[in-house]
Amino acid sequence: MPTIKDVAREAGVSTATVSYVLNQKKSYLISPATRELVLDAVKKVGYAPNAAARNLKASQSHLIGYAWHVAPSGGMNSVLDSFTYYLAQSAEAAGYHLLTFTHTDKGPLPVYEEMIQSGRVDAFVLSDTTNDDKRISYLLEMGYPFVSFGRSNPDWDFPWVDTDGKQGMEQAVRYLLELGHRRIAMAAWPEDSISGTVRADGYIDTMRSAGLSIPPVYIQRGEHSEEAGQRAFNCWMQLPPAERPTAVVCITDLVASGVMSAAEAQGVVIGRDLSVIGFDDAPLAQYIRPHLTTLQQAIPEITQALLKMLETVLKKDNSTPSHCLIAPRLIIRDSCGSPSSR
Amino acid sequence: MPTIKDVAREAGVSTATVSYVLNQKKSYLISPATRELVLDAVKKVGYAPNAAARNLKASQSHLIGYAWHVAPSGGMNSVLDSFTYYLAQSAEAAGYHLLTFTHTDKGPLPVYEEMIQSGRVDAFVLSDTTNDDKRISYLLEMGYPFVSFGRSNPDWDFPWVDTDGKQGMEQAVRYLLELGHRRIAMAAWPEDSISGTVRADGYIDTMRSAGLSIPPVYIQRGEHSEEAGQRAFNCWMQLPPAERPTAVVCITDLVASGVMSAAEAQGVVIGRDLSVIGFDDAPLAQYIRPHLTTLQQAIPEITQALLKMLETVLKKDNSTPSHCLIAPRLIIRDSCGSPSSR
DNA sequence: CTGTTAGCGCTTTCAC
DNA sequence: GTGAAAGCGCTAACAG
Repeated sequence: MPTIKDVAREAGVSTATVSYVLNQKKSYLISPATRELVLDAVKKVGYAPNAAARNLKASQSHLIGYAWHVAPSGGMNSVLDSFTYYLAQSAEAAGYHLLTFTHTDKGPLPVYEEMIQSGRVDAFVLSDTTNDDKRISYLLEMGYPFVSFGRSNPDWDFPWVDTDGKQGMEQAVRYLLELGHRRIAMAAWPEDSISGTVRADGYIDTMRSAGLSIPPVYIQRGEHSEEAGQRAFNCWMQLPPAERPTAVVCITDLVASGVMSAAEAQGVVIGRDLSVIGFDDAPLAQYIRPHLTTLQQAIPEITQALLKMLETVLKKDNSTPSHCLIAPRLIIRDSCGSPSSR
Repeated sequence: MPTIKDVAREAGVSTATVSYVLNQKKSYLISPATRELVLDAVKKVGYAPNAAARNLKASQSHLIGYAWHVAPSGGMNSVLDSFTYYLAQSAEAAGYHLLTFTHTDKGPLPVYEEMIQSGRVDAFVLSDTTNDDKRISYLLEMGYPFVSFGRSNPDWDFPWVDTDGKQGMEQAVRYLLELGHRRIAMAAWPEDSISGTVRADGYIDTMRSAGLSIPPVYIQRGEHSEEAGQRAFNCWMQLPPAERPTAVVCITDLVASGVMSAAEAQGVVIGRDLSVIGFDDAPLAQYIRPHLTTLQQAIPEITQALLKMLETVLKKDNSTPSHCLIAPRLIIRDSCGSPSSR
């Protein structure tokens, strides 16, 4: 591989001059003639600056670290998969590359520590954050730059971007209200989930401000699985017909899929007898029948916002707001209709 | 961040000595006492070697480049998503990290070129290879180290690992034969697809060696979509009942899902009237009803094999075989049964 | 306007 | 057994 010396020799100038024209610094000082000369030489020898040397000199790697999160069991993590892709893309647009790594069985921290100590990455992007997230407290303590896709403890001050789950649920419930529904239920997550709580709040608030009361049984909580959806539906089926929900918003497409399959098993027709809305717009949403109306997370916007935020963090610029909510889009497909006029 | 100098000062030795004990080189020359001294100092100051400096010195980055492939439309690339994760894991086990990047709109080559010229990565891993793959010819021409998940032109000599699609289809067809099926069809890919052809060969050969002839209409070709599966099924439905397939092997879970939904639309019960087998074990396979019997690609084994291969490539060790087929596993679920004794 | 040069943090040859 | 020092390729302060 050619080095800056080769270029300098070829162009008949010093390496400093080559560096100047290449880095656009002081370039107003460089005569156009020399400039040309250097650029030609660069092209001729096929030169590109060596990343390791630059990194050493500048003590930064132009690399952003991001840890993979595997789906608990058997796939279905479409949001994070596409997040990773768009994150790589946004990072590149900002002049960085993505270093993806995995957690060891000793938990996440050792890898972060190693990455920091060896200076492998300039910053981290986190996702799948929880309450009391160890990674966040660790990075905060180390003072190492990072941004997060997702929130954590409200009293921790760190930069994050998140899907506006509350606003999303508001969109969903409003849409159902417009279709004429009044008895709207929710298949939710356990109360300790941050985004679960936010989304549930959106549902609750929108119902309230529409003057609708929510019977406690209308909020069913469970994990991220089809079974959770099935259980929720079966629970509602125990109610007298006149009290059963005519529509349900779900914390996740997978849960929605569970609601739908349990409903169909009982002869309830989705879109006619029961309207269902999911969350995430997983591939699944397009493949189940009827196609699922859902809230699509705006991943490309999210990764862009994360990178913009990261750039200000790396500039130690504390003037800009350090969080940002991005509204999901309601994708209307075939799983909703007006309540059957029974 | 502490440097090797800090450690040296703390331990009261020279930086060379520190380097020796840390790199286990010449360590038989280092007295145990000094060794201890250094190790303690390392721990005390919290030292880890700086990656950029090491990279510069050794002119290698310990980074492996891998380009993301986005699914043509709306997700469903589960195999590659999980491939990327396991690749990162296998790379780490071998002392590397994964640098994931994306293609620009100018095609893949510019990024590869830039990565090579700047010495950002030591090698590449390719996936989703095609015939006359430009990336392969480029890397071959540049003499840059790479390994590939998937084959390409038979006359190109390069290291690859691939799922044994032929053997997989053989497993699938054999299984159907054992269940008593004789009229087995295939929803295949167009003839220009490499893995499509390999899998189709497995189907054809196994049928032949069972003494079964394949009516041309039994092989339906289409792209990677549900519609392709639906079209295939509808085509078979045009046949007189006694000539219709009682089982079908599909090139992909998604295509299988299309076959299943078209079948159900016509009142054909999957598992009873028609047996279906997919390929890939996408998340989808577990969520459609009935759960899809399918061939699961052995991704962790594949990424491990790729890395083992890459290590020998990087050692310029030409003695080891440069390709490797890994058998998929037949995951038996609920989409197959014995042919209905009509 | 351009060149000389020190030095980023590490490894390794060579000398003691 | 251990240390001094060169040098990987680049950038930027300083000199001219």
